[in-house]
Amino acid sequence: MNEISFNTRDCGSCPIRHRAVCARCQPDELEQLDAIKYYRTFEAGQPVIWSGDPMEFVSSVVSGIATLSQTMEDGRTQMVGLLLPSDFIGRPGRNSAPFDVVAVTDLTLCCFRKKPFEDMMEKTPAIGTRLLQMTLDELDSAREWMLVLGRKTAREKIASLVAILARRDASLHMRAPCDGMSFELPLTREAMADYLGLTLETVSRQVSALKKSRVIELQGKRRVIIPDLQALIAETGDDVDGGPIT
Amino acid sequence: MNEISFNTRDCGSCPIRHRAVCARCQPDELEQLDAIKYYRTFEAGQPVIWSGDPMEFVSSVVSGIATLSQTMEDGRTQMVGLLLPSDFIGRPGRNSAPFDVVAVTDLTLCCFRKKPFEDMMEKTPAIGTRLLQMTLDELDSAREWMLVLGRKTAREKIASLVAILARRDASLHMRAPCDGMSFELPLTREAMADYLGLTLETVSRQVSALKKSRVIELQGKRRVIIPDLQALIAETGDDVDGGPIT
DNA sequence: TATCTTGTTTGATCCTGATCAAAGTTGCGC
DNA sequence: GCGCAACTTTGATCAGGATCAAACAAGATA
Repeated sequence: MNEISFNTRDCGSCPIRHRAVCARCQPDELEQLDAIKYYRTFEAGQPVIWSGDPMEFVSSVVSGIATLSQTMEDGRTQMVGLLLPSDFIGRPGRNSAPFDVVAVTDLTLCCFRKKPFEDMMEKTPAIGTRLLQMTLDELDSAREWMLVLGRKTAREKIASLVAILARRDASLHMRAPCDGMSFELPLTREAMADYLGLTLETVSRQVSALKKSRVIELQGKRRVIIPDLQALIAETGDDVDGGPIT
Repeated sequence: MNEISFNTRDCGSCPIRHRAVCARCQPDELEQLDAIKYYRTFEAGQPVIWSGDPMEFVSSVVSGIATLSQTMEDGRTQMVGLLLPSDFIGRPGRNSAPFDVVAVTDLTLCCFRKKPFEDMMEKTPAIGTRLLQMTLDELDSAREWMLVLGRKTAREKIASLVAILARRDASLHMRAPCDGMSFELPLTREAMADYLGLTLETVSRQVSALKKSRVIELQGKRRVIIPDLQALIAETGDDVDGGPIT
């Protein structure tokens, strides 16, 4: 397990980034911090929390991947969030979970009891500022995702998802996505379908179609190679120059 | 025009709610606040800002309705936000607009120049806290919207939109939605289509279908009457007890 | 009143992605 | 190795919503 502490230089996964806390906090605040945080691990497939459950902690993903999703009474489900390391779960001021959280790979969370976390936020404005930035980023990506769900074709949806995962994977390794890059799909076909508002059969067909068109290559079922990034982006239907805006 | 000031009791539309500011700010901060804020008005249909444009202000809706949307190169557009009075536009720390903002009715914004606003946020943590709450609320509703876009049928989408608008309209009048309530649809059929990821023809057909099933009544094209709220909610496909969670 | 514009409804047809069904793959425990 | 479970692919058919087209309604303008 990835042992992480606020006192070390390389804390990259907590809502409170090392810089934000250590540059401003008093030492006793850091001690208090250690007292109220703890780790929880989950196996792939395990639920972290169900929608409606009381939520007595907030947390951030240390390692692994979790999904945020909603399920209708008849079983239709829509993923509404993909939580990668450093993403935040929970919400100060809220007592129950609004969505289901499920571990899709083995997962480690760094948790904070809610009340002390809120107290700490009050004392350390930098935490709130950081949390605001993260939430605004999530809101922006949720809104881009809405375009995918509402207006893109199945093929464009798959290309968009591959492009998003490629970007995330690249940034995890601190570099830009590039031609020839490869990465592991962290999601099953069914999870991809839940992400994109499709059925798993359609996902499978469109993945095959993109492979046939040489937009992507596959090693096994899960490893994707992107021979030509521009070609992939063209398939997403997005503006070619649609880079992230400051 | 709805003249509003931070010094009055009934400021309900600024990112900084009366309570949050007046309980904590020093008088000189309030004066500075007045110095950096100004109003802008737009006519129905006018653009407020285009995606990618430099954005030198943040603002909140005083009166009227605006939409946040994304358009693909071939013209497909998806609404990603519906901005009603008291909603916030813009983002501290960002220099250009990520989405198009368009006035759908006559619109008044209360604007703040970005730099002074950010300075003020730094000095007045309550503003950041308030903004965080608002952003988290928006993120939650964006995620519920994603379920609508990804998994609901056209009929369920229309019912969901009507239910959402009914809720918003009711809360504007400080009361709960109830049987027999009526309100004006603020959106054209085309805007409803852009909201829901449908075509305007499908919207028209499904509105007619809901009317025929007596789930809604119409006075003219725009005024909706909800004879039986439970029946409407049943048509959305949502859990009947799916009220907002604390 | 006649005309134009904008928004809406309705109809006919088509096509994308869903559904139902079956077979193929891969990994794992024994 | 074999059998089993989970995941994936592929095929055939269906249906919901898109598309194309035309008519309708209501306000604004002259």
